[in-house]
Amino acid sequence: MKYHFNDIETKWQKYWAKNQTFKALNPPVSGVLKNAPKFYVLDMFPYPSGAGLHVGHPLGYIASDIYARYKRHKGFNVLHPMGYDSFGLPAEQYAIQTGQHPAKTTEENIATYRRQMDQIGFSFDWNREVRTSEPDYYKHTQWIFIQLFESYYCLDTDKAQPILKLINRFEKDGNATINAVCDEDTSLFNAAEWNTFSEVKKQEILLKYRLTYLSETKVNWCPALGTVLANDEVINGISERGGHPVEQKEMKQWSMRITAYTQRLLDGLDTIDWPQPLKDSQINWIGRSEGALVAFKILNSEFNIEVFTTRPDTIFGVSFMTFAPEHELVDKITTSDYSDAVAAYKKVTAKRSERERMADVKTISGQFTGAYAEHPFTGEKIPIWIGDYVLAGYGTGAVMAVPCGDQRDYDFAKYFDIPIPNIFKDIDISEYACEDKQAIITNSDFISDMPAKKAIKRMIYELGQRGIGAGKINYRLRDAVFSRQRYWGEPFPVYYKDGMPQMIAKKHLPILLPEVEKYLPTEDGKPPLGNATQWAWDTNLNKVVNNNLITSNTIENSLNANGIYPLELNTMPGWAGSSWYFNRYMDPDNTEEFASQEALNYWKNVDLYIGGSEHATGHLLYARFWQKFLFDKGLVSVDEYVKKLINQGMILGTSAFVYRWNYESEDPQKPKKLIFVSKTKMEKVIKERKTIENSEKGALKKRISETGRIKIPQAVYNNWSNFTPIHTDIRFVNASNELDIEAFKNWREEYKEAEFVTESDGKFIVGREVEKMSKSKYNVVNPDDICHNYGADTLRMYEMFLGPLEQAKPWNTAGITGVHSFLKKLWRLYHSGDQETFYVSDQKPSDEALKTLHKTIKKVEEDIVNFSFNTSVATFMIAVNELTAQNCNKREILEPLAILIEPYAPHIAEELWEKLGHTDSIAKVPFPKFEEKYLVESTKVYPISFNGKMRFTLELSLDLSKEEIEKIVLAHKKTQKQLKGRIPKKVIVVPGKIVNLVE
RNA sequence: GCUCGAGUGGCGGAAUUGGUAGACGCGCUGGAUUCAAAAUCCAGUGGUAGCAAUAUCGUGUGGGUUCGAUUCCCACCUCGAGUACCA
Repeated sequence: MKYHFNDIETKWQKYWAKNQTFKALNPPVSGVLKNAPKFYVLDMFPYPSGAGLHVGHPLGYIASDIYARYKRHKGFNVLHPMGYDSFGLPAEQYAIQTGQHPAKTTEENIATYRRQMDQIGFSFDWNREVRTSEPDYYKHTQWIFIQLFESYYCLDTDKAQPILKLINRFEKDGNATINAVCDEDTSLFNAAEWNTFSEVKKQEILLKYRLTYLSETKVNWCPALGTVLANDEVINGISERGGHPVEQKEMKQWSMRITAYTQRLLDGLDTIDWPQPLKDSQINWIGRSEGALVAFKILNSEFNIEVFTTRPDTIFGVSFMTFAPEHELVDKITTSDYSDAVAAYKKVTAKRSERERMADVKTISGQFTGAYAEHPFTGEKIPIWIGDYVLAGYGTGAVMAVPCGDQRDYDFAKYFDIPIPNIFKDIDISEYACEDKQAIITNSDFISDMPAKKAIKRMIYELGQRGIGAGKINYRLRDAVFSRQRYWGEPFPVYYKDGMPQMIAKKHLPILLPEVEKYLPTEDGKPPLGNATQWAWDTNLNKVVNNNLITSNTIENSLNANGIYPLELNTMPGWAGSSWYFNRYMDPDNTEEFASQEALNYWKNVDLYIGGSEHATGHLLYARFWQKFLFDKGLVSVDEYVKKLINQGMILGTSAFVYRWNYESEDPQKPKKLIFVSKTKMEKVIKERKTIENSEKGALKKRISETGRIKIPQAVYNNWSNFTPIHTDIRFVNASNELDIEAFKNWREEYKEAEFVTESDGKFIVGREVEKMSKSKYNVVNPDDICHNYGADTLRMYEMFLGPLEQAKPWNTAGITGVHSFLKKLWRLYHSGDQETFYVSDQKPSDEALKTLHKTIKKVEEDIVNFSFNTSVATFMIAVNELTAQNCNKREILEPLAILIEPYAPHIAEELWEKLGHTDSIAKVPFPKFEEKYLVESTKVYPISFNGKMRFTLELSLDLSKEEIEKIVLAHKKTQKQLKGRIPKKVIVVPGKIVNLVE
């Protein structure tokens, strides 16, 4: 019987589904797993896009599946779930274009994903599937949102506390003595004042403390997508999805007070086993810096300006101050002489987009305001400038400029001819500022002659003493915007009364996403939910009712006689559902709570999480934040949700290009013909062009016509423009980079009439380049064909064999036959010589075979533990090669071998296991035990080296002493030959390792 | 600019408490089988010189430590990822 992988794989996939082989118990109350330790292996759940899975997706899933299957063999109760992050932009964009409801496309896409995952043979417990867009799921997302709303961050206990506690304190003491995280503009009040405040005023104040709050904030607005984006969704000033420009805009938005957790998010990193680069990028993103706040008095005004500095020790080097142009004090302090110039400068910088400012860091610009501040120690007059190198959003939006100690201040001072006083001992600052903290401070009153570290300490103390400043830790991390002006997301469980947000009680959740006519913003610019007619909250009936029942549509209106109020029109961002899904898998069918305490206490956290590093400053940070919040509330039992994280590298695609000729038309009236040129031809043409450009025009024409096959319109001779590479679908390209021209023509309407310049043999050759695998680059390879042609087991092993898991690598099917024939060889090992009949002997295996087996057990187990899956595939190949050479067909060897290979190639393993006479699945059979005794050797093949270079080998007994080895080696005739009569200076013998003779 | 990671045959890659560089696979060459092909099997395969035994060079570059360095240290070059006027 031959290896019919398709039949075998379908058979076992059905078996696993039918027998619930991978169902995880919560916790197991009986059976072999009764006292088994738990192990939670998680993959980052995918967004189900319309393109389906490509070969890059399963890489991480295969790795985690191997690990999960291995842990089952090791006797763990394994939780290995999968689900879908099913709210998101692409389904909605598709809905806008086609009118198709996003729920429907999402459903279809999920079906495709599921089919593809099933065919790869993952050991997921599908009973626990979650979908973030299902009401049963987002009901709990809404509930968690409410919990955040009902909490504030207490700095005394260093955790989230119920907002009711805060209200109690306000009633008793006001807010002056309260140590809590709040908005910076929160004003002080006492208890008496609080009690006289109106309900609306009280709510306004509480919003400044809540962990999720509504505020007018500067947001990243993306006009093309019609929505705001979080900082991590904006890359270099353009949107991560779609690559559209993003601008800054003031909008009333929900935000998450993640900044309350900055220090804990940093500290937590020390307790988890995550890749260092990923930790680094979180540390970087949080951007903690230690320094001081210093207040400067602004002369001839009532204002003080606080600045943040990491180098308070350089304060005696201050020769000017710079404000961000947008700083609110700028207009108030600018003198009349300078108001026109300042206004003009502000106008110029406002026009420059964030992106331009970033792209152009070299140009120095700024404007003097005419105002001066007073130096807090010397009393000197310090000119106040504005400049766009100072960012409004960081620190206080203003800096004390120390040109001798900061290169940017230095450049600014040089450019505008501002004095650069030197406060560093024996340091030349004629060329560059000195940013070295080792430099000794001088000309600085009480901190002169101190090194920076000491001077900083002293300065902070002095600032405190004089009441003009204090030590301060500043973070780059901003609160996260939580509103999206989109349809396909979780609705907020929020309605507005008197303009203030009100939470809807838990028992009325979920608030279902309403139906809308169209998925675009309304004509008056409201988010898509503004199109819904059933979108008002009736506080009497406690249900969603028709909008026209609202007495007034404006959320500011305070007269709502009938108790019907408008509901929130924004929806939650993509990261809402993904910030807690790992907890839901623990108890996915719970209708009352997001998960039971029992389940949460049993599974606790993820033991192994595998996913891409692109989520470093998004999902992986937000989820840690929510987990810490839930932990504070006593809702989960651990405050870090992932113990160990592995980033799998991206699988890259090899894109194919055709080259479009950009020639100049002779007659601009006539439409230009589309001409594509084959790669080598194009290269030839470019070369030709260079030659031709150097010759006369007449000669040029002649040369071209001689070149022959390039059929070009006459006009082209006049202008040899460039070629534009255009992606072509790799499905139209064969292994020798030859394009199927007909298929390409039929691909797009505009290509139908195109002309193709081929090679002399009539072939059209495409260019190749390695890029990220993506639908838009048409370089996607999907796993279906591979499963069909070679089988899932081959796909699984091949993806692992490609290279180290964490490394990015281009997809290339060249080597797949090697892995496939390995599986065929493995199959043959269990069958008799004619390859037809299953044939395994119960006789004792040879020592050699036992050695091969145990060597393999040892290496494979080490490899799995180290996530070095590529080397274990090699180990399996060696084992099978050796056993084949030994003609080994002994049960005592082949049974454990099947178990060893099961995590990698589960289908063939199950089939062989069944043929070996077992009636149960192989999935939970104990992992073979490694025994050292089979590997014990009596001799060693010693490398004999001379001056460190190996010249020959010599097999010697391991019992020999150093001296005996030395004697034997020296006496050997090959040694004599090498030495040619010379006497070695030194002989180094490392028993069991090496012999080295030094001449 | 800063942070992190990586440079090894024709290709993917293996080897680190410093100890035979190139495991395993692909590709390539030759052979067996076959009417032929596919599949399969056997042998060879880092460069250079040589029929060969063998010699010699060889892990991005230059230096260092060592009996011995792909592995450790210093400097540099190249590529990739992240981040970017963060005071």
